[in-house]
Amino acid sequence: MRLDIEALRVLDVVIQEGSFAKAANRLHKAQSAISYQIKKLEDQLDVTIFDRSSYRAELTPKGKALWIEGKRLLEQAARIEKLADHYSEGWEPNFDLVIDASLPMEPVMKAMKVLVDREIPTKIQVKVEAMRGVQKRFEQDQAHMMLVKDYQPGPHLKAVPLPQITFVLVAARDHALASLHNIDLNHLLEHVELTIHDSSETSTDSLDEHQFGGDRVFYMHGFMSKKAGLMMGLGFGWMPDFLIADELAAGTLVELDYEGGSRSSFTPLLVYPTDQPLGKAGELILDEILSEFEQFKQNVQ
Amino acid sequence: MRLDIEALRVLDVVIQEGSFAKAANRLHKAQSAISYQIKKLEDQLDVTIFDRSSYRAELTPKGKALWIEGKRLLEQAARIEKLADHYSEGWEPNFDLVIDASLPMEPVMKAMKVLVDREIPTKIQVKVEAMRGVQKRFEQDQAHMMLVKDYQPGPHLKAVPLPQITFVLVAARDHALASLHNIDLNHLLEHVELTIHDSSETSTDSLDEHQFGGDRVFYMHGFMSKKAGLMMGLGFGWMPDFLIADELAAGTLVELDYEGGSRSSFTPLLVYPTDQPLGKAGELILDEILSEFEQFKQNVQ
DNA sequence: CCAACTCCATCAAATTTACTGATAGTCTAA
DNA sequence: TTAGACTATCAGTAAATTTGATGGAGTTGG
Repeated sequence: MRLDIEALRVLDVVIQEGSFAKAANRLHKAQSAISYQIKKLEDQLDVTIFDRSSYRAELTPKGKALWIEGKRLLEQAARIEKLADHYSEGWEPNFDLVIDASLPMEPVMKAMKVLVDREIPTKIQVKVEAMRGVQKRFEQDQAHMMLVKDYQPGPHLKAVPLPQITFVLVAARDHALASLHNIDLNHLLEHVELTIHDSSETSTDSLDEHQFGGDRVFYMHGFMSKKAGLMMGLGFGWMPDFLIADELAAGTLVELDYEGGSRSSFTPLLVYPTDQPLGKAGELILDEILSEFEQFKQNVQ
Repeated sequence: MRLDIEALRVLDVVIQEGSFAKAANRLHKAQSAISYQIKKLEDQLDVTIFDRSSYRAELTPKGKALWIEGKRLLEQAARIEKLADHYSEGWEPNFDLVIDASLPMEPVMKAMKVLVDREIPTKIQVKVEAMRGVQKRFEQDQAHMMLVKDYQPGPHLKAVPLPQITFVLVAARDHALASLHNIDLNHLLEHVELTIHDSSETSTDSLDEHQFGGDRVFYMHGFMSKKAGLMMGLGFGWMPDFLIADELAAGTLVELDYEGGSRSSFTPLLVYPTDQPLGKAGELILDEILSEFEQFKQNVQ
């Protein structure tokens, strides 16, 4: 027979109430049950917790030290029970969200902050991937939601559209392509293209729509470094309009006059499986991301 | 019926072993006992911990999250049992040591460091008081040991002597008293005396042996500030020789030619009650302080 | 100083909880 | 397809906890 929680609960109440009898009363138990539990605890731990030599049972220093540790255990027990309660109320234990690196992070982060501030019991994990890597990770990790530009539809996948995002094909002001007109694809391929590194291992299969497939392609690790590369005149590439609005206005980055079109718009999609209903956290995340994206779009335009 | 530790212990073993049957084997229990405990836990928490739809019982995400929290609880339970074991081995839950501020702190602190490094289970508390305040706090707090210059003997107090310490009556080089010879008490009383503030409230009764009782006495809060006051020429006062050895050698502080004697030696005493034997920590502290004081004395001389 | 009260320990009996051993149904692997 | 591994369930049993009663001891307030 080992240490059990009930005995610690009794100990705690006895100390709070000041006597075995009062504790028995508060716990709606017979006084002998309290004596039994305390005695059991003392036997188990082989420590004298109460000094019975005087009228009132007095807590010994060892008893007090054990009580303090015991309270910690009770707190942890309460935490576990509370966690289980949350689950019963419809909260998921955790929620994994995979997002496409080419999408703006700001609204996602704002949405996450709202969730964190609410101190919800669900542990949220956000994983950023690029291109094909997004859905790959979504499936591999059995994530609960993904935020993508595009996806391979499945029988149990539902997609919620977010406000449209526009990509612009740009280069630095002093880049060779900047001053040309009606550029054709071959012309483009003579120059270095900057693109985002695809974290999917099977990315050799096909090219992303925003990748031309020239000989010299520089893979960057994110849009911030891609933007830096563009600004340096390292090459040309597609950038979300909201990330380079200032530079386009200032003229430091120039929209290329590509014959295939220098703008490409798409609608980010919030995709999640329908075979299992979203929990409370999932619903909240869905709502928050939707709301934050709408706000974001408004701030940009 | 509430959450109990045993069920969490079983859960942990089941997950470690990978099946109910193996867990039963390891715990030397029937397999049905494992089923029973897990089912009980699930009923208590109202959470499906294992998914039995497939051949092997599979841990659900909620089950995993609860398991992780449960392990923390088990750790805390183990901590409590270990603590109780330590008590059974003779360790005290805590040890309060009161020391006289006029004694050198260095060897005490070194001794404490040794104890801390050993990671003993006893929580040690050191309280620094001055003069009568030392024994007062020792008695008030029912401390386990005090380190004093002098004490009021009692029926259940034992004192262990430490190496002798010497106090010197000094003033700054440019202080009026510094250049005088064969100074008498009245002469002394014309000047400001620096002394340590007595933390005992009943200190009005009598004067400490190292306090002359002149009209102008400055009470300092410790020897370091007292030394600073002496150096500034604020007044004269008694200082432990080991704290001003450098200044005496350099001549910035001067030993006064007081007719009552400019040096006063005493033997610090380690006092503790004999009605209850010292625990392991007490024995260790006794040994360490003794040893550190002997070392200290050697380093000074 | 006494009577009434509160404190806690202890005991037998009752109740609840935990476990065993057996059985059955399902799944896996050879 | 068969042997083996897996878990659920059930009845019976063992162990634990609780109750209610009792008693001794200390406290409190006339």
